[in-house]
Amino acid sequence: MSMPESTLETALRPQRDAQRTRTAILAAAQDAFSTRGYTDTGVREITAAAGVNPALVSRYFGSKERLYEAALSELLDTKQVIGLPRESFGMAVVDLLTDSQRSRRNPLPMMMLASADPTARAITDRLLKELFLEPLAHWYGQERGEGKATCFAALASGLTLYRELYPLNAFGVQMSAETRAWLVAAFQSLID
Amino acid sequence: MSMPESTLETALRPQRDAQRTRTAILAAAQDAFSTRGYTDTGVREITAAAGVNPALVSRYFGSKERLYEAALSELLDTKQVIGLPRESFGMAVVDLLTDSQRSRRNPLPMMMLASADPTARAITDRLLKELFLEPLAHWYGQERGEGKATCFAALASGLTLYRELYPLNAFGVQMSAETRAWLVAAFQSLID
DNA sequence: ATGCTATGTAAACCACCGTTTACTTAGAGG
DNA sequence: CCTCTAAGTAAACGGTGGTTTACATAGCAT
Repeated sequence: MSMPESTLETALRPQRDAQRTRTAILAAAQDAFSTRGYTDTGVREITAAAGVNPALVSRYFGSKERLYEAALSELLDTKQVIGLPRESFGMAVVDLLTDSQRSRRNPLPMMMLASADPTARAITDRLLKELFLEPLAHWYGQERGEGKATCFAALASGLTLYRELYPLNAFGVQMSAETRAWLVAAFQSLID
Repeated sequence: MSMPESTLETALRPQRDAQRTRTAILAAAQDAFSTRGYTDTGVREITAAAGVNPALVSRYFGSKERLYEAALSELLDTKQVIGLPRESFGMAVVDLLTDSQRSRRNPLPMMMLASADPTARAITDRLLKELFLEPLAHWYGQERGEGKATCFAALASGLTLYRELYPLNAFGVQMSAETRAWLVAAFQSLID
């Protein structure tokens, strides 16, 4: 964590580095879980993308479930939402959610694609509450913060679902001004 | 379809009835796919609930995927939404989506729990557009109907996701008046 | 240099699942 | 009554996937 990257050190890098291997597996898992989903991605695919042996998932994370837990934990973060200005909150949120750059390592598709598996869903449920809904509810304010955070999550999830997973035209790259305006107003009305 | 049910006919009913068996499998599949999801329910569970042999899924539906297609097709229906009064549309939709009676055989959880499987998602995508979004867009009106229908689906899916699959307090049985009001206003604003 | 330990690998294990095959049997038609 | 077809069943097949086990080796410490 204190080591900077450089081509010189890359050359001198030891072939065996537990931390680096663990990080590589975690990053590959985040990519795969966000795009193909928890159930549909096997540990063999993840470790192949990381360039290591499948058995290392058990060694470094204990199980595929715990790997999913670590992968989602690192991505679930309210800072991007909480840092937004309240007066133009709706627009900022829609901009954030429709930013085409942030398609990979996105916790929202990751969560929804994991909903089918019972144990992954239980993990998602716990982390979503602890790491996202509770901080967001506190940010909204002590008055009805929980309800507002839940409405936020519902609309954000629905938008992501039909934008990333079921690519619908109306939520695609050429979203109409009216559609965007409705989304902006809906998110903004959670503040006012 | 013209045969009424009676205890007398039940007694005289032949032990082998292809139509009845097919219907029993379909009903069991709708129950299971709506609650546990496409990936997590095996054909053995479905046929066990229907009281028949697993091989009959292949006989009557061709494959598990086609069974899913038949199960979802029968449930996807815009009539419940399209029949609603436009002036109180928001309230009627929220009442419909938060009706605790309609938990089983619900196409929305069924769709979301199937999103993880690639082929099931492709089927869902097609049926959603053909049987729901296009009729709903037409009902909304030729002006921006597609965008409105997509927003409707997004909010309805988000609400169902955090009400049925991840039971969150704010969307549960004791939903606050403010939360409900926000949902009602959001749905209603798609009409006005 | 030489053990020793952490790191990594290959291969097997074991359970599950969708589907197919071979076989049995109920029940209508002659 | 007999036969033939549709309906149903039992069991196996082939593939997959997470995990474990046994083994190899890189790299640090002595």
